Amino acid sequence: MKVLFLTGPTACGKTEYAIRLAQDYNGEIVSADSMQLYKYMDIGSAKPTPEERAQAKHWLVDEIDPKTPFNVSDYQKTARSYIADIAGRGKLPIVSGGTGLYINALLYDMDFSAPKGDDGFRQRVWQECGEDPRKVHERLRALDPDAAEAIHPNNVKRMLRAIERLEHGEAKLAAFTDIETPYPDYDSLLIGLDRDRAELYDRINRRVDKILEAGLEEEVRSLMAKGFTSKDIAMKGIGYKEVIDCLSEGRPIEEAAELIRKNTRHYARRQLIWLRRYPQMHWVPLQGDAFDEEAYGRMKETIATWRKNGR
RNA sequence: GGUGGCAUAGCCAAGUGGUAAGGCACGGGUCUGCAAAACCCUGAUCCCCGGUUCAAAUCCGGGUGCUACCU
Repeated sequence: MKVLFLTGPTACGKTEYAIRLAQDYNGEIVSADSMQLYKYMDIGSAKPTPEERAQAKHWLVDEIDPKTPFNVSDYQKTARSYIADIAGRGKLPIVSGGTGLYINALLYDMDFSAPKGDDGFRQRVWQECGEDPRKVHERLRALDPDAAEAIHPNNVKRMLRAIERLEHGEAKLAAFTDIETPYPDYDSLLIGLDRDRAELYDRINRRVDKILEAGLEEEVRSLMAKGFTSKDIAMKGIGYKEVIDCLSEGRPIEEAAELIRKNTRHYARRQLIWLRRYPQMHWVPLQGDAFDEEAYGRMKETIATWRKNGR
């Protein structure tokens, strides 16, 4: 089945173009955004508005309760079933979002059958190692020297996950060549929206202002009232973590604003770096705040060529 | 006009004679179960000129700029 992927860094305009594509190609949108899929996080995650969602059917937006965290594996399973369903109804599935790992999970035949994360287990290992990254690394090396070689000794999170898998039965961590194997059911087209870096950063700044004006602080307070703390996923997104810190430390919200801008810029840069590695990416540079009809026209040409060919 | 202080990377900043810490930003990168996460990599010869010395960002003299206080 044909699956269209639309991606790009945060604040580049994905929502707008995805909706237009859905309208023009009789499509439905499956989000690939690790924050927008949660409920209650509307303003800070820049979810498509109700009006926007009325213009095109969106899946995996506002669906999951932040109390029951969702991971790549869950995402892969859920998104694949939506995609199959959409295609089964004769419509075009349009995956739109900027969470690179989630896109990988759909694009490639990635295997998430390994035992899932067990926080307690990792905590225990971390303590057994005296919370010393070097000891964790040694323990990993004893189990699988190649894995120890591949993971940086400071990256505690990754080392613990590797140890977890190895101590739960895997003799050796796979070399993960599956990201070279496209998921066989899909004939996918990857389109990446891009903008001049300065323009992107300017859009980010403006978006942060807009989000704050729209009531991010209120949203965070209401999440707090629902019992969410900084340990919950709902408070770990950019925008949420900065505001909750300011609130709990009694610092002015302007300080949070500056941090949100910075963290969003960093995020956008990392997204761009991630996306660069797709050799099959069709980059479409966008310009200006208005809908870029010219760029959209080029996008349509790319899609037309893709639709003509097979499957 | 006088007196004192300061002048080190885009920003903050350590270093008081032995050949430039650190932080932030910017840029680059890794990526298989919280990914809006976690982690990694990258930059200067120290305002200018002259002097002392084997050796100066560090001492001396002169300039320039900023700053504080005074008149």
